Amino acid sequence: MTEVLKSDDHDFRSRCSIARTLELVGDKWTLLIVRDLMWHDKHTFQALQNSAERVPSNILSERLKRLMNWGLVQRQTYQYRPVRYQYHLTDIGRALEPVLLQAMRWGHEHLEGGLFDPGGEQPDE
Amino acid sequence: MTEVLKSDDHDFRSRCSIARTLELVGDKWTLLIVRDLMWHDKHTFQALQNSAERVPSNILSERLKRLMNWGLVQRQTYQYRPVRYQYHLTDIGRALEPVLLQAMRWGHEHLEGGLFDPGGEQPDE
DNA sequence: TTTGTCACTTTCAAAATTAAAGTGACTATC
DNA sequence: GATAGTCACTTTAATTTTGAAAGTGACAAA
Repeated sequence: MTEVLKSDDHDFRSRCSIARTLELVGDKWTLLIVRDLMWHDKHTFQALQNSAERVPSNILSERLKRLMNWGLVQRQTYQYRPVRYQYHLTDIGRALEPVLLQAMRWGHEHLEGGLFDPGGEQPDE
Repeated sequence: MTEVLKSDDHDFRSRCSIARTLELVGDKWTLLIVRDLMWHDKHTFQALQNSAERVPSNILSERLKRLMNWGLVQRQTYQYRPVRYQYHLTDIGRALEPVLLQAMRWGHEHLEGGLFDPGGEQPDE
C-alpha cells in the first residue's frame, strides 16, 4: 500500500519562489533527510535516524510528515506483522537534486574540508 | 572603510558539504537576505528590513553578523555624521547564486503560484 | 516469559524566534 | 533651542521550536 497525501492549500509569506521553497526546506534537517532518501539508500525511520548528523527522532517524525504533506515523500508499507514502512521521494522530491548539488558544491568550494560526493562517507547504516 | 571579518574555525556536525552549508544558510531568513543583496539592490539595514517577508530586526542583525563572520558579506561605511552602512556580498556570497536559482526553479515548478524572476516584485524599498 | 526490533510519541528543559518598544547618533525644522 | 525625524541597530518578554532522553505499542524470536 502506498500513501500519498498532498494538501494543496498552504499559505505562503510572499510570492517569491525562494521564500516559498524555504518555508518547506528552510531548516537544518529537511534537506539532509532528502539527501539520505535520494543518495544514501536510507528508507526506513531507523536508517534515517542513524544518519551522520543524528537528527532527533521527534524532529525526523515531524519533518517526514511535512514532506509527505507537501507531496515530496511517500510512505509505503513493505511488510505486515509487524508492520514496517519505507519512505521514498516522489518526482517532486527528486526534483530537489540540483538544489542539493549546488549546496554541496558551494560548501565544498567555500567551507574548508567538506566532501564533494553525493555518496558521502556513510559511517553506519 | 571596509570590514571583512572571517573566523576560519567553525566546527561542523559532519563532513558532508550539504550539512555544512545548512549550518550557515539552513534557516528561513538567511538566503532571503542573500537574495536581496544579490538581486534586489538592498544594501542598508533599513532596506533589508523592509523586504517583502518582513524579517524581524534582531534576526536581521544577527544574520548579518553571521554572514560577515563567515566571509559572505562585508559592511562598509558609506557616510559619516551620521554614520551609515552598506552591506555587500563578497565573492563567496555571490557564489551562492546557483543555489538561489535552483531553489527558485524548484519552488516555481512545484509550488503553485510562485514567481520565476530574480527581480521579484519589489513592493517597497 | 523475557528480550529484542522497529516506528514512532511523549516529556520537559533549553534555545531560537517574534513583535514591539527602546536607544544613540545625528540632522532638519519650527 | 526644543521638537521631530531618520538610520542602525539593541533590548525585552512572550511564544514557538528544538533537542535529549525516556516511553509506548506491535509484534517476533529465544
